[in-house]
Amino acid sequence: MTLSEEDYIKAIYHLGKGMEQAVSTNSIAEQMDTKPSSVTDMLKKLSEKDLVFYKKYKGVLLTETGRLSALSIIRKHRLWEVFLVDKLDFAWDEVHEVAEQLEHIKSEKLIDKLDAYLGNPKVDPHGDPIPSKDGEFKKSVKRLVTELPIGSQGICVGVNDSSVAFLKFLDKNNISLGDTLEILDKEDFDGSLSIRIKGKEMRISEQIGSNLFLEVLEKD
Amino acid sequence: MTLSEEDYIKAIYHLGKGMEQAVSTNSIAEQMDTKPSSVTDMLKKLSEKDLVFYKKYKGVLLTETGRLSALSIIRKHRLWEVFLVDKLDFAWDEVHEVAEQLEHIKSEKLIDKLDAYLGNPKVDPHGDPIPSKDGEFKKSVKRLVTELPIGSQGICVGVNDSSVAFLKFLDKNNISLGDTLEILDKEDFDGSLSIRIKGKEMRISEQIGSNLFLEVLEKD
DNA sequence: ACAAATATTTAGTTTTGTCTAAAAATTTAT
DNA sequence: ATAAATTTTTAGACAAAACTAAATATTTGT
Repeated sequence: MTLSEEDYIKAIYHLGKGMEQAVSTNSIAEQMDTKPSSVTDMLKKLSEKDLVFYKKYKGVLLTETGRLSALSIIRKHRLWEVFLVDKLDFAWDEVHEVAEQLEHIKSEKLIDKLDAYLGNPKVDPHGDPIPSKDGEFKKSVKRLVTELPIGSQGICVGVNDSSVAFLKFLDKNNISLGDTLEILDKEDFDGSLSIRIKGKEMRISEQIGSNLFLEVLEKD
Repeated sequence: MTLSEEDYIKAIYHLGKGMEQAVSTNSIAEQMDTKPSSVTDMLKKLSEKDLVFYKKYKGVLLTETGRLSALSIIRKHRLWEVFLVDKLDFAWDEVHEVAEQLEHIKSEKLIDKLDAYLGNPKVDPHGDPIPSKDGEFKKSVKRLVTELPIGSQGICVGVNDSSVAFLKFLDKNNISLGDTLEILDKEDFDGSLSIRIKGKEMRISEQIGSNLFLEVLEKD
């Protein structure tokens, strides 16, 4: 697959939320910042290669081959994101552009070794799941820390209350979006929570927990 | 610069040994496995962009801008090679193809951080020097271990005597091409050498040392 | 149901990087 | 010094991936 074909397949995957919905020419054009006529041309080409089902005027769907290709690209993208954040110390919101380039590198051995080197991570720094080599993955959902059971583990992805006081608290305790957080215990008495973040254990109040969003894998 | 332009600049740099010699159209075509007519087209384009001096029928030379571009690409290529060998455990002879792809990734921040993460290496796993950010580097030369003074450090790049016995010795002592070797001491009495390799100190006979080639940076 | 609005495709160009075949310049050999 | 051999360039084409403008389908609103 060419670089451009890979970008189209990825866009179709994201717009169609996997393979659920047919995707319109215009939506692809908008997503990829290109013209609908260019999209039509490419859809014909992808259809030739059996990566998509394409019916004129009726939108496009990935074939199984196309779906697996998309997942392979997404896998690479997200593994590289983990590398950039965990190893090279990028911030979680700086990695996308570089990962967009790295995802196109072609070497199965490279990805296998990278995966192992990173400790076979299951989610990227945005909390999104990393498909396995054969295209399997769990969906992820966004939940407040307080809504989750003991033992849950997820990635900090957002705040409910962006007051200066709350953001200062996070900063002071060295908590950043993109960090992995595990819920160790809950105190019935006051609803306070014992957590592990960046390897360090600490206790947070219910109020803090109800303002912090975690992206967690759905237990299917 | 496009991917293709980068490949041409790199080829011209290698064929011209830096900026010493003018490079012929045919030699570029041969090196890049393409046709001379294609090369002529590209040379015009690179000349337009002031990356090369090009005189019809007279060959081509890099400009200073072109030279710095070439060194930037070579820097990226060699840093990625170090990453693949040191961190992902590739063998030194498996890395070239992947590094050819990775060298085209565009992100200054990525390369700066990768360089720091790898410990600012000065040579790649083939013993070739890694240019600094501003394009400076020392030349490297191939020498037998026994020809080098105490304190020398280099990369194992070849053997003089490829007898089964010698190769078995290397294997048994866990010495591979691509490893960094440092000469700690020399024994006047029997010419034996004390070395450090893969962090481990050991002693080798003069015979072993005179069969093992190291690539070392020229001191000047 | 039909006209208007919107979405999609077709047709014809453009750019980038390649190619082949032929022409022109340079180098080599006698 | 000049013919032959070699190298290099030019001219014209092609494929990929994009674009514009025009044509055609589909959907929407009354």
